[in-house]
Amino acid sequence: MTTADTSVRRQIINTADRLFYKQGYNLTGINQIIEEAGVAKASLYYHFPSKEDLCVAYLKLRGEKWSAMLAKYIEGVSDPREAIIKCFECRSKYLLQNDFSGCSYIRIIAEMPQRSAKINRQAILNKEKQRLFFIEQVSKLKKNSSTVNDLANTIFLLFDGATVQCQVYRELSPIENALKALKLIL
Amino acid sequence: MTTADTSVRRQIINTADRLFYKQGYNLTGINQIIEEAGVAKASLYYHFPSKEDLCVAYLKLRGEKWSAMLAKYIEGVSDPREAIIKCFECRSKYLLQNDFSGCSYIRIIAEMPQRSAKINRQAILNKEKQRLFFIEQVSKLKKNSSTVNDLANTIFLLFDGATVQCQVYRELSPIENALKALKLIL
DNA sequence: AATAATTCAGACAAACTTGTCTGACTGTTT
DNA sequence: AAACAGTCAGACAAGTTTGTCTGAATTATT
Repeated sequence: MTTADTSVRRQIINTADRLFYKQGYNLTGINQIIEEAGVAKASLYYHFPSKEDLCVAYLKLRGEKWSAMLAKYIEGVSDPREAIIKCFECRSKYLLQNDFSGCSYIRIIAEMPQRSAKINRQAILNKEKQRLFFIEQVSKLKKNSSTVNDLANTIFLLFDGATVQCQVYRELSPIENALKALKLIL
Repeated sequence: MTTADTSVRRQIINTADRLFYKQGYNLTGINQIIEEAGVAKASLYYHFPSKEDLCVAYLKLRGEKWSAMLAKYIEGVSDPREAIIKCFECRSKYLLQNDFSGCSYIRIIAEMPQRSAKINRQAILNKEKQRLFFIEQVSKLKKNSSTVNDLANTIFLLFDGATVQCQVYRELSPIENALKALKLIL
């Protein structure tokens, strides 16, 4: 029996999620997490062997939150063109809700150049899931050609470019720029 | 008389530049900088009142280095289309030379969500200089229309998207993807 | 020659970092 | 009844962080 989903565990991961995303991984200490989560230090290390493992859980949770938000946002949308555009609009909403904190996967990698293998794996896993979404939508759009991947990758570049620029400028205009570009190339 | 450009000062800023970019700002301590620079701690604080000021100088230097590298790369190129493509190829070379450390301005902002005003100003200044380059090139391309900014912004999104994806994946394929997209939209 | 600016080595402060450990206290399962 | 899983508070270790300060030595300027 491993890692029971107790309320203490949930409290820890939720607090870590909030603080890592808002303040950054390196600027968030274990002590702050346990204090704000209202749990004992031994409880944290009971559930997560190290801060690194907590980070992996954080990335996983962020990925699930994004997927859930996106799924809800494109619920019932059958037109792939519209789904892609809605994905960008969803990003806009996400950034507004999260104080323009950008993409958690990109940020973790920006913060930790040494890159523990575990963290690296999870971050890239999450990013590949994003790419897959665009590939699926573009596939529906044009079943034939070999340009599916190319178009999906272009959209993916616009997506990440817009996300980081919104983070830097603390405004949504880069997503609007991306939407303009999208409407031209789709 | 302010901030004479002594060799000690240069040694400090060069070492800080190297370490901040390679290891990240938060993971690089003052002590490591003075040790590797071979200077006394008092000398560092003589030239830079705080780590924050050193960070601003670092961003400025990074901006100058990139501008110089780009200028040399597109020397003698008159075709704006070619200049833009060369800019992306230059980025590719830059990332290879710098161990895929991404964009220093984006990274600093990713690392410091609280954002000191000084650092924020310098980072955005540098990014606006990048945008201006694309605007200038696109202006040469199409003098007439009101779509100059839109096209430049699209290219800028591809540029940042490719830069961060290269950082995440530690490979150059995102830039190749961007180049494919560029050749279609230019 | 006298004054200024610059640099040195390193101690020190006060705070923070991750992680371990003690010892006790619940509740549940066997 | 015994064992186990989970949680608690907090001390502790060993190290790091930024920044200040002392006091002396070197270099440059006037």
